[in-house]
Amino acid sequence: MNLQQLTYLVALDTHRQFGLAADKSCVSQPALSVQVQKLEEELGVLLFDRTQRGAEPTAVGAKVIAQARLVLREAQLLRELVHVEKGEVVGELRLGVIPTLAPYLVPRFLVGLTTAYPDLRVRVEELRSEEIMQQLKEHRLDVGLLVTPLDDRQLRELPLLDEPFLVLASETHELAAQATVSPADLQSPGLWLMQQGHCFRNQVLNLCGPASPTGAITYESGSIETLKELVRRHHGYTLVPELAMLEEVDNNPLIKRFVAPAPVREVSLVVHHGFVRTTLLAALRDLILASVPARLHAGKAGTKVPWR
Amino acid sequence: MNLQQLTYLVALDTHRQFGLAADKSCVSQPALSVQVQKLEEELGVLLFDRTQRGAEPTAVGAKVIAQARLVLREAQLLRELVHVEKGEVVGELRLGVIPTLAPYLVPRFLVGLTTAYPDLRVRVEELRSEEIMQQLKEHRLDVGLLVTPLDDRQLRELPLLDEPFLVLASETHELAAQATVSPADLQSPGLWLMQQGHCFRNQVLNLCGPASPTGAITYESGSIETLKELVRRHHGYTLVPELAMLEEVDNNPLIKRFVAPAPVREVSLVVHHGFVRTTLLAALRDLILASVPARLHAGKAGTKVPWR
DNA sequence: TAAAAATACTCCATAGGTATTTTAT
DNA sequence: ATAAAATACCTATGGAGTATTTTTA
Repeated sequence: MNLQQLTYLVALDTHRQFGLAADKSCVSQPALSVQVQKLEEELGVLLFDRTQRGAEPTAVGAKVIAQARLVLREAQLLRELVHVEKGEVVGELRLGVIPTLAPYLVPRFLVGLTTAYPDLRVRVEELRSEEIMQQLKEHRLDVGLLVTPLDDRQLRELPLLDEPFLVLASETHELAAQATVSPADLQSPGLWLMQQGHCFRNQVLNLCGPASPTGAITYESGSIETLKELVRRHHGYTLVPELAMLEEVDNNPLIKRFVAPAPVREVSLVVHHGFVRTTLLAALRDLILASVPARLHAGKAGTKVPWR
Repeated sequence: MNLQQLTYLVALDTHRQFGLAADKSCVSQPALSVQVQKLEEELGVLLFDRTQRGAEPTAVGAKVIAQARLVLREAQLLRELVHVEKGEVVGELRLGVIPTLAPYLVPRFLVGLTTAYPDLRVRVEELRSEEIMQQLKEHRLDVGLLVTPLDDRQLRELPLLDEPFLVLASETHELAAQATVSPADLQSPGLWLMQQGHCFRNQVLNLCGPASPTGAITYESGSIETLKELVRRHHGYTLVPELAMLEEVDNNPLIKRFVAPAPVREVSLVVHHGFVRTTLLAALRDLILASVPARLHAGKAGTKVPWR
């Protein structure tokens, strides 16, 4: 048994086909076949059932694969440990960001990150909160950037921002006349909402209070940008996070702040407890904090809105 | 990096000398030296400081070694997992037994164990409770056989026996006249004790109650056998666990049972939570239970005496 | 017949052995 | 001078490649 065989084993489990798994592992199909066979012979059990469609793990195989993933994870941690000790930031960073945050925050720090660490390969994925949490636990993501608190013992949160909610009203809407808004105003008809499944939608509903928003909701959007366009081109109003309006917030009279204490969403970096690349995590935190106005930094003021 | 290099790394950390570590690893000294060098080169850090006395891990080296042990442990668990799935009981079993239990219990089941599983190499070590607990956590032992409860979240206990305490009195001692004894009788002078550090000593003291035993204690023994000889050849009396007197208990009038509920010590098999060889553990339990009279099996009667 | 896995073979990287040198006390 | 580690060099194992055969739907 060696680590190479275990990586082949895991690759085969992932791709369920010898040829494909070999391709992804950058070796020939016979090379992978032979090593899997050798491992099966050494362990004395059949790990995969071979069919014409490809390979299917046996019952024992599935357990062995799961354990092999643990071995490889510990081995990877060893390598990362050395990088951390050497103060290096290299390798790959898989970052998951929620869709209501990604377009406004990621462009602010991504170039800075790759400039600071040219040997770091960064892969950003837009995913919803639940998916990010799941993939962090499965170690398919390294870091999540999402709204907290998550109340999950397996995950560690690093609060970064307390981002205020703002109201964006259309010129014709009754809220356009107000200088500020309060949660009670959200009973006003014409509120555009995000689609189900986005934490931002839940937060808006929580902010509205127990009564569901009044008025005929005819369209639920998949992005904040669509919400903004809806309000501009049609009637009604919507809630947006401040980062989505950062350039306009102080000179567009249709953007309303909430009266203090303003409702905010807590934005955090989230990692699995096994994450050891502390230098990278601290750098990421500092870059993000430096990329936004200090008034958004966590712990200033405001009322955190839960997202569930 | 490969598993072989990691085993060399760990061996070198254990023996702190290239030549010795190589011997223990059954390879030549250059073979081990070269592999450790290669690993250092691949990781890009010095793992050991070489001196004339041998090798000393660097700060980074110590962390890498600790992580290497984790990798190797997971790899070992993979192998054991396969054995478990195949229903095999092979490999090595490292069993730690406390000195007040070992001579009376181990001979009762050891031959049965090796007969039942000829491919199992059994290594029994006599150690005190604290050492067994420590080594179980360090994975230097697989199974402990000792007195419980341990109150340790990291360890799993499998209670086997509730072993009564007995009093062995010398012919000349006042207790020789009694048919049974009670804890209050332990205020009687002339009580021989085990040395400090043995859980049996603590249990006897706990049984005596808050008052320390009266009389001049002139000698503390390192074994139950010595206590028995002391009582036979000199005056005084002592407490012994029933297994130490199993053949005599019913026909030697100098052996006294306690009045019900008799004080007992709970004897358990103890493993680390990561222990997966359930077949072996169950077999061990059954062999031990079958090797002693059923009246000693756990859960019958008696009052458990804490050992701390 | 076609797609996927296994086999045959060749090559080369490398782990490990022995003999020897270097190093530090 | 001595003990320990490093180096040099050789051998053999075995991992990986290409070409080919086997297998089964």
